[in-house]
Amino acid sequence: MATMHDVARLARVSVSTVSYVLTGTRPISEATRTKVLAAMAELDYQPNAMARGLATRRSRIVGLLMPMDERGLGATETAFVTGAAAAASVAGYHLVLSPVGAADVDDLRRLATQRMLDGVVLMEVQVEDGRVAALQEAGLPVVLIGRTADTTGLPFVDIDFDQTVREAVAHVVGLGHRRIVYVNHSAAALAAGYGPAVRTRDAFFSAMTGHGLEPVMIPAEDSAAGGRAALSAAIERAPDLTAVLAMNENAIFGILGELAVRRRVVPDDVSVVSMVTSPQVAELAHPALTAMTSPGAALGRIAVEALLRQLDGAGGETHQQLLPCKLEIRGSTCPTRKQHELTGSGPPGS
Amino acid sequence: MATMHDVARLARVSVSTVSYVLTGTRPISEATRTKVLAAMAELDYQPNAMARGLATRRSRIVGLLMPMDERGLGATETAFVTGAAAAASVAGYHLVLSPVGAADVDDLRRLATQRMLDGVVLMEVQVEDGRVAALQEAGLPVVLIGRTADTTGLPFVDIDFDQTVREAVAHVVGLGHRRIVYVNHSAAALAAGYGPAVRTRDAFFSAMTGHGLEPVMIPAEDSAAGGRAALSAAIERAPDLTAVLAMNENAIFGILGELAVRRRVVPDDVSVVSMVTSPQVAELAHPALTAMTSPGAALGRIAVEALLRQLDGAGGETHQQLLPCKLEIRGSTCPTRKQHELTGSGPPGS
DNA sequence: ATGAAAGCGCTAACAC
DNA sequence: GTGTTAGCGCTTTCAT
Repeated sequence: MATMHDVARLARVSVSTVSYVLTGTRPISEATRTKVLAAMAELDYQPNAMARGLATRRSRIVGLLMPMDERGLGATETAFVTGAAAAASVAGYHLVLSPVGAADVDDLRRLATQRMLDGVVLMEVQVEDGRVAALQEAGLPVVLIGRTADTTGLPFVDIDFDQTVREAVAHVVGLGHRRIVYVNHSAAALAAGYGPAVRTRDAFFSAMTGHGLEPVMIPAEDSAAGGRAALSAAIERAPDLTAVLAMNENAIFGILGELAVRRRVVPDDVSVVSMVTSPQVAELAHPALTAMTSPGAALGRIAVEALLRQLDGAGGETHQQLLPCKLEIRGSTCPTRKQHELTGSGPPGS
Repeated sequence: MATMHDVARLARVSVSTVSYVLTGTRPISEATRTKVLAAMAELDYQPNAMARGLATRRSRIVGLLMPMDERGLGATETAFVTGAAAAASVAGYHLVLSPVGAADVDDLRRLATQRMLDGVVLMEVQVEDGRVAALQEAGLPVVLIGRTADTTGLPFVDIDFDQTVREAVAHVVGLGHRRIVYVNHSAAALAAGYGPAVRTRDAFFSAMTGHGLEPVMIPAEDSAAGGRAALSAAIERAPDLTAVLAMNENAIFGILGELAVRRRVVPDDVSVVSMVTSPQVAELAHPALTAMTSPGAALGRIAVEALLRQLDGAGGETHQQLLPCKLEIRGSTCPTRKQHELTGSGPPGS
């Protein structure tokens, strides 16, 4: 492995000259620059990342911190990861994946003080999240995917859950539905203050109330079985329901299965909207799901870009951004029967 | 940020002594050890990872290299990633995620010579994969998830596709099925020499031939639409098919949808087996899918562990391991009608 | 059992 | 425009 000394010797210049053509932090004559470049090519030289990191106190590594307790990531979280990795790679940064749950604050503190990471993106943020304080104490720049209750001075990117829920509710209300149930994440997630769960809950209550309707929310475990149970509970609480909104990526398939078992046809008997979903997942169901499509990889990308901007000194304002989900109407929603009669349009799917 | 010097001064010992209590590479008297430990605690000392990396020429970072071209990762690949991240974390290593496709050999070469990575795990390996040679030239230890055509001296962990296909075929043949179609990955994946695609193809041909049956394979794009198209093609080639095996995680939902449209009931009319699938995904379908359950996170974990063992000198034999998928019978397969008559058991689902 | 000091490969003053 | 050199914070000989 060639070092900078080797390059300098071969090009008959000093090491600092080599360093400067590399970093471009001071003018170099065209003649020597080419000499040096030639020597580098000749020796297949690549600067040693550790040495550079030690000297500059910048590793060019950023962390992506997320809990990996449960049964792996959903499609949405996976998209965050791939988006973040791609963005880091494009900028010449490395992205390390660190499983750091909200409980492992000590691990995090250790990680932060190792000075291996220039900054971190924190995923699966909870409304009260000790990790944020730990990172700030360590002086490690951070951008959140999600957000805490108090976001003053904290850069974050998040899904606009308020808009998402509002549009989803407006969509089904516009189709004539009145009896609408929202299947949220689990009670445990709600209790832990998991952002998407609590924010959609609040947004659902306010949206429904705004339409003069009664909000009915059912929490569900994140699995097909959880969805089944939730639908049963939903029908118990609102036997006349005609629309279900579901946040829970896996649960929604359980909901569909249970509806089938109960001989309720989607969308004729019950309309279903999947919230914060990737198009691919929406297409897996039959009929394909009307869904609020999540910004997916964009969220991860934007978070990393904001972090890198912060690292590169800019010192501009703290990046705070809410990304909307986009309503994509597919086959799982349709007007209520009553609505049909009013508008005179024929019943769907027949 | 406290350095080793600070600790040494506070403990009234030399820096080397501090270093030795840290690394344990030479005996230290109990008295000084406690003094040093106390000083470390007092100062909240954490060794600087870059400095240590430069001095030892070991970064304690391993890379997870995977292409991220297409529309993100499937559930199976995601499990590899989380398994790898967890294993690395447990061993005190960091895991960097690098999007390096089979095409980006130059990027890879650059990455490898930066000396930032102690070793790498290579995912989505193709039968002929230039990345392997590039890594070996760079002298970077590597473990494959998947394998190339020639694996001599190459450590790898892979799914035992032969066993997987054989068991799946045996399962449906045992249920009386004779007309069996295999829906593989896309024609492009096959042409590119994507391991899972070519190996299952070969295994399917040999398994079917072994049973005296005609192998019918249909490639499919990795999407619900791809699955629909594949099933249509399948029915055209084998109108009398009674069983479908599908490799393609997303396509399988398209297959189910198309079967529903054609009024072919699963499993009564057509049995369906999902190959190399996670239990969660299998549970999403209705009825839940009989599946060959993939080793998932275990694969990622084992790959990282093998890599770390290789780094820690051991110099033992090269780790080569094939992990089986496990047949989990759910609701999407059942005996053929003819088989029913023979065994006298009642028709299912009625 | 402990200390002193020479690197590890690079960057960035500080000279000229 | 270029060279010299002192670190960056650690590990690891070589002494004692």
